[in-house]
Amino acid sequence: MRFGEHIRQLREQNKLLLRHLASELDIDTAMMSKIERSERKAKREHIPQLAKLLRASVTELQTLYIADQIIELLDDEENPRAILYAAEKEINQMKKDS
Amino acid sequence: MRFGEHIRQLREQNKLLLRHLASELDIDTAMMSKIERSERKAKREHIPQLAKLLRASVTELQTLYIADQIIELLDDEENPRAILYAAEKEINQMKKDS
DNA sequence: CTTACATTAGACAATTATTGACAAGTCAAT
DNA sequence: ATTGACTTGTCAATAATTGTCTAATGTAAG
Repeated sequence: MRFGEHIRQLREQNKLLLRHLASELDIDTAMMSKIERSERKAKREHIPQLAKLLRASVTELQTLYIADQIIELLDDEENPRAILYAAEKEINQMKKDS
Repeated sequence: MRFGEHIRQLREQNKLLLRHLASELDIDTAMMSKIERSERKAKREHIPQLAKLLRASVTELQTLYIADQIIELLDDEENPRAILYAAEKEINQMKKDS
């Protein structure tokens, strides 16, 4: 589930309209629509606001938010699994160092 | 191993100087230095040139290149493993759809 | 059908991030 | 002290992203 998709799902569950979220984030509804369709990215500082409005966990949204950007990177790549694996290896390495 | 680190290693193995690579990529040596220290990103189109100069596999370098950007994303995050896992789940999902 | 409201599309402007050059600096070897 | 390799900091140019506005499309109710 992409970040935007998830936001939309929560929004509908909460019976809110795009303009409700948009006004809270102080952007116009067109922009909000784009965010939900992953055509644009929300700003990081939007996440806590969204979490509150949608009664969702900030951590969960943040996780999805970054995961989404990873997807974006991998999307047009030949072998996304191999790349992810390389990244994972490096993350593990980092842990060791710190 | 980060992308830049790897480039540096290969460069030293091949007994080349920063300015050799730099001139080939048509950037200055300061820039090349930054690339090797992951302070700046190489351009995508630099990769084939680097692969040739360093007698390395284009695919390998490309993998590392994107993995590096993932690292970058995760680097200041609370729980990188969870995020990677979420991304992986979504990648698998994508495969199903296509 | 037509009105009213929600959402989406596209073009452009504003903002922010990235790339790269340049000049000055460190460091090691001689 | 000089030279050569590399690094650092600052700033301008460029590129990418975010956002707005207007018009279009969809959709449900009367």
